[in-house]
Amino acid sequence: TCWCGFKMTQVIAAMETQLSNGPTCNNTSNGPSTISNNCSSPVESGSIEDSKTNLIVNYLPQNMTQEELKSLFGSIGEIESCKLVRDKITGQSLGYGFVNYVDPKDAEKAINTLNGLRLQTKTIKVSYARPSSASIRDANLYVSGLPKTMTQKELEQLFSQYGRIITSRILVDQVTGEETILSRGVGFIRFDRRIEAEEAIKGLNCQKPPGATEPITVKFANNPSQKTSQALLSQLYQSPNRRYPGPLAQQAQRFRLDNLLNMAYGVKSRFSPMAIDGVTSLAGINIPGHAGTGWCIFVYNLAPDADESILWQMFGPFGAVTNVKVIRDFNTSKCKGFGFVTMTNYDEAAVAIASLNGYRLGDRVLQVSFKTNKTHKA
DNA sequence: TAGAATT
Repeated sequence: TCWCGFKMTQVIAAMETQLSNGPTCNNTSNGPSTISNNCSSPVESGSIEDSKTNLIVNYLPQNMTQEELKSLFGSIGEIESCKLVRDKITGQSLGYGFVNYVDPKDAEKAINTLNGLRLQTKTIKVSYARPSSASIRDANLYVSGLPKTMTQKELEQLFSQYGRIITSRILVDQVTGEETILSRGVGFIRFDRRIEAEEAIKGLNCQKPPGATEPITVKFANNPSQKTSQALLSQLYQSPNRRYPGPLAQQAQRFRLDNLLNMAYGVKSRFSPMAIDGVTSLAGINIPGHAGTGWCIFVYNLAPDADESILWQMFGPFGAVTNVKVIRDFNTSKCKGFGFVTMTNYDEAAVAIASLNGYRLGDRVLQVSFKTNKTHKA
């Protein structure tokens, strides 16, 4: 199994960064080998009414559904519409979507609170959507032959003379620890408009950047390769220690999923013949927290001002979260001290519980467990 | 020498 050597303190350290600093613009965890920027996309002047309410959400986890997207962003305010963009043929998520709020204030709040949120292996980006038009399509360039010493900033400086850069990225070899990032000498530049990209090709393809010994190649990028369901599965379930980048722990607690599954239900793993879809096929066994649509987790000792966003921030990094709910007093709207989180996969829920139970949030120590029948219904 | 940024 690949579920060995899981470093618990690493998870907590990474999470604390997120909780204390709030959402950031750091996208380094989107893919094992990339660095990228996170240029916001300011609203274009004189555009349609949606310009202050419509958001584009990038770097979504591959398995996140439109309903989960709506659930996440609906925790901010009323949503007018929500769309996850999918491949027309396979139906696979393309990893981005749109959320249009009723109130521009909620759109702004969503950018402030959800941009930079870590969900599984991704750090989502939330920004205003530009008005859809043909001129902004096919504006992405693939650049190769870059000097290995060239930084992302230098790359942007080189290309910015041709137009407004929406995103830039230099691919890097896998990061070991927090240092030593080695450029692969290739990257991407997305311009605001296709004509800008065309001009950049004319001006920079086969040219040597300042100080470089070799010319670079600049061309339109191909579409991202489709992944097979097999590859998606392995991305989801392999190498868990890659999923929580952060400082290496000196005294790492070790967590073994198989042990926990064995202790709990006597099953070897989610792929055991006994467990077609996790452990739900274990007929006749009363399984705590299992609500049919996922695993309901009880979170106790939340502060009165706790909101849904804190639950997304805490549980999102551990796997697929489909819903969060803070239980509030009807009159005061203050949190009554507890809430619920629904996670799709048992193993991810188990890791989240093992990691977050006893976690100190502010001056409170959380109690986190599978929801039992005697507690409040979600 | 390959990322899921325009519904």
